[in-house]
Amino acid sequence: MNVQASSVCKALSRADEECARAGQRLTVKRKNVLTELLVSPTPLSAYDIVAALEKSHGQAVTPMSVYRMLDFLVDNNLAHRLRTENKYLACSHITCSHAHSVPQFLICNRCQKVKEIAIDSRVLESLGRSVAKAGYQLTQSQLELRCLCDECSAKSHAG
Amino acid sequence: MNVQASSVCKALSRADEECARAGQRLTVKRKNVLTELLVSPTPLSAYDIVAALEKSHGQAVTPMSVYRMLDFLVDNNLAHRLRTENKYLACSHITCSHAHSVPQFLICNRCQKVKEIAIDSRVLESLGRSVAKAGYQLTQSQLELRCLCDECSAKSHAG
DNA sequence: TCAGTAAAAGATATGCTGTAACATATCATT
DNA sequence: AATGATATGTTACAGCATATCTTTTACTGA
Repeated sequence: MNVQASSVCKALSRADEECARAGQRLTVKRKNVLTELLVSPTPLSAYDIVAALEKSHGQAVTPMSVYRMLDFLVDNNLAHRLRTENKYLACSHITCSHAHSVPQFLICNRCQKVKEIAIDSRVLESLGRSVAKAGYQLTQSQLELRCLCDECSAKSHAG
Repeated sequence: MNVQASSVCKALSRADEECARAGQRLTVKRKNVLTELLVSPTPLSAYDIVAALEKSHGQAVTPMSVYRMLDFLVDNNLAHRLRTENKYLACSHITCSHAHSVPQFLICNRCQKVKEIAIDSRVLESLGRSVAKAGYQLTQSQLELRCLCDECSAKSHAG
């Protein structure tokens, strides 16, 4: 078993525990969807997942079902939805014990890789103050930021 | 002519000038699309615009055409696309002379009204530094922030 | 003026994203 | 086994977006 497979296993068993604690059922199908997200290097659309499940399990799952399973995963903090991309990705912190704060996402424009981070709360507070100056109240701060990732940045300097 | 109509006219003639300067053609149809965006209190989807043009001009325009016109308007800084909403809105600064900086959008969760602002550059810089700490380079900072607007906030305190 | 050309718009088709509504299956408890 | 709750299957459809090909428009230069 390689490193990735091991970390996927760990994430899955952790997800099991979390669901059990919350009185939620991480069924086999839901787990399969989560697995696809965990093994994918980039976020997946619902239809990507339909195709991936077909390929890896020979299961013919409808988009409708996938959307429901994704809703479950998102509701239980096991996955996130990127609204600007119409894609989904596994939560990076399934295996962490600390409480989940609002995630922010750095999306590489070139390779589509996404990094989930927690931005310094002071930065978010000053963002909130900027918004307040405009007369609005910030109610949610899941940012999706377009970036160039470290690897792509290195490549473009080399090229 | 009421205040709104006057400001729409002003925006349209300004848009004309800008396009002329850039060697671009602001055709009647494109102007009609821009007008719909200018008069709408909230952002519109492409299909909303199809319906609006049908209603106000009796024109049967296909979604395909509307998307092309929207692309033109966005490319020429006359309109913006909200990626989280799949909607479009007129640029707030058509009538301003200053250079366009990257816009940020405050989207009211309750009434869907959107305010376009330019966030304090120091806040954006610190955001950029947070991103850099994660090894990424921020390449674009069009934020779409979920908020409660001033009016809705007042209402919810009253209610 | 008029042909040539490029940009714009029309027309048709198709694919992707997401939800509604209702039927069936599975599981836990009694 | 009967019940109720949750999960999944099925079908249909609404909304968002792009591909491709054709026709029209409007600018250019002889």
